Amino acid sequence: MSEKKKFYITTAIAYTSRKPHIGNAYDIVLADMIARYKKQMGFDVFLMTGSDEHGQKIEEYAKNSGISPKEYVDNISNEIKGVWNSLNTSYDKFIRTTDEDHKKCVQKIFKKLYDQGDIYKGHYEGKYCVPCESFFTASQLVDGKCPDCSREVIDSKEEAYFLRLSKYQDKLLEYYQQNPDFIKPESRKNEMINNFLKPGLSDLCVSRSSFKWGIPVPFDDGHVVYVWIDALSNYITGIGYDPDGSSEKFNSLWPADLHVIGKDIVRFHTIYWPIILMALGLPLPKQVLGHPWVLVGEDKMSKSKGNVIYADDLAKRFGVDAVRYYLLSEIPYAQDGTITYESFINKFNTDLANTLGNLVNRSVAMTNKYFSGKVSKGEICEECDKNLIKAADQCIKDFYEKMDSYHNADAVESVINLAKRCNKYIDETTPWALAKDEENRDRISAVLYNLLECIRLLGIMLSPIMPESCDSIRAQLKENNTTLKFGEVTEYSVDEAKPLFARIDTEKVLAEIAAEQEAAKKASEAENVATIEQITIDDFAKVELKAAKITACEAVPKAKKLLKLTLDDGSGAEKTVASGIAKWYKPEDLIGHTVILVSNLKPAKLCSVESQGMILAADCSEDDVKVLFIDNIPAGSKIR
RNA sequence: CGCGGGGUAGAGCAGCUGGUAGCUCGUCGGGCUCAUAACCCGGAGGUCGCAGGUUCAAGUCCUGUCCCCGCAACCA
Repeated sequence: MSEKKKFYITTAIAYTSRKPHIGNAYDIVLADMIARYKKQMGFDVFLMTGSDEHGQKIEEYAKNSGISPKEYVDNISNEIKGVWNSLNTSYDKFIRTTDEDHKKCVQKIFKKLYDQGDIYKGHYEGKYCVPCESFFTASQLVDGKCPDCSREVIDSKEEAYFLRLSKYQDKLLEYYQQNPDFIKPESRKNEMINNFLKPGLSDLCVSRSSFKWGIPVPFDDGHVVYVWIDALSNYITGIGYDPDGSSEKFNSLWPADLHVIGKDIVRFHTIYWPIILMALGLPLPKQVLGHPWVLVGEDKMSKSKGNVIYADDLAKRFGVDAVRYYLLSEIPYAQDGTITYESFINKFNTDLANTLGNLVNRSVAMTNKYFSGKVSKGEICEECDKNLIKAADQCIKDFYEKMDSYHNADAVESVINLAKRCNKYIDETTPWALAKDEENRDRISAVLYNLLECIRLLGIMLSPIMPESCDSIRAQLKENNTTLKFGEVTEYSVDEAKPLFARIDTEKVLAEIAAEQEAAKKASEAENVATIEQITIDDFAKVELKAAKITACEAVPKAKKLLKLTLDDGSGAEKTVASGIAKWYKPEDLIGHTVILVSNLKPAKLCSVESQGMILAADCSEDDVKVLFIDNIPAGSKIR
């Protein structure tokens, strides 16, 4: 019965190909923070997240793991939930695109759009690489060949369904203009307009027949709904949309107030999704926030680089709030942020333990020590009192402003600055010195009150970011008033002081982590060794190895890693081989040496060089490769 | 000329519409002892990649140039 204003917020649904890393988790943490903040602001918030579970990749992964796609996505989806839960995210619904009601609804949506002519059956025309089973557009081809395997492609047509985008293009542009805040940050909007809308939209292929793991097109066997309509629709199916009559919940929640997504999928959410909605006759979401990425050091996280950091691991080690704090304070609004264990610990120690935690601890401890926990509002008599209160007022103002525009890192910064200001205030007022004289009791009480009141405010402001720790602050203050204004509470009767964040021994913990990583790496290597397939002598016999002398060598233009070698393998004809060793060898280092050539390797084109074999080299360590020289062997000798 | 992002104190970064170069960490010195070896104060450290240009005035605008990093391509 509440008259509260609703706020419907969503995250991108996570793809269930593998366990989400901390970059994936940023999405939900950010959305959760916004949701909590909006709740504080009096909104009736509904936060939805979920998992995107269809597609070819999952079909393949499942097959490789020897389980059904459904089993596969059940596992990963649970894992995703586990990570989300470990981050204390307060989602109201977790939708899975394999949910029955979602699937049914997507089929209805597809049918409706088809019936009204927004989806039509056409042909997916393009270049097809048979071995790769993939379509490419002419522009994707490399020298007219498959960009993946460099083999010949054929002209091919495949039946498919298309969504008419062009029809809605002008309407969409108009929406952009009338809703200048639709896409955040601003720069992303310009990208969309310049790169996609202005050149003109071509119709979008919304079905596939090359794989099975998807929602079947209801009226055409052999086709499944491709990701766009399937995944994007979750935002409406999850709250009860139905073309034949939606639920009350849907009617009260839609349109979404905010879609929180990563910058890589801005296009889908600001072009395709609005057009789908327009075609369905539904209002468009009010805002789309495309946040940047979380990088590990300089790099994008990837399993093959072995630099993946998982949010739940971090939470287990350092606490949920530390992880949330890092993500929400360190990742900028519009630029990619970075995370390393070192920066994480550093941030934790300085901001959380030293500045905030210690402030709370010393203030509460003094209140107990000098006043058995009870202090009340007193005279504001000195300049430093006024300055402190001024700083608190200003901080609150900044906080609202920054949070309302989703500049959470800036908001956090200003809150931490207030904590620093409080620490300074303690030094300015030196309560321990005042305590030596009974006359000063009122003054110390006033000072401590000022501090506790500021701490109360800090706790309120930080609670969307660190809910647990802020509960602890509230408990220590024994005060639940959440009005964000200095002086609202007039007296305190605090509890025992309990440290909020235990300082981390950086060296020790980093060493621990390094050791664990080393162990994990060894374990996975051992696993690899164990799983390497044995081959027969006949298999080996298929490989023709020859000694070959390098007669010429040059760098391949435009290629960073490639050297073009010309070899004499004794056959009389020259052999050209491209090799990715430019990082370790200069052309002149190689000329004249004899190497081992795999001479019957099928030729391939690399950066427009026809490579007719490969030469053997050893991976000596992670970043060191050595070519095997066999200069004492005559060129042309067969090796076996 | 494939596209894009950068080069500002030891490290990581701010510096919007041009007007005395800042922040965090680190470092050096001092203070304090309520507190989590914490907190507070102060110092050192930058010719803002390089070269030109516009201007009374440029990290900030223009031109050229070098270098780094993503993407694309590629480790046969």
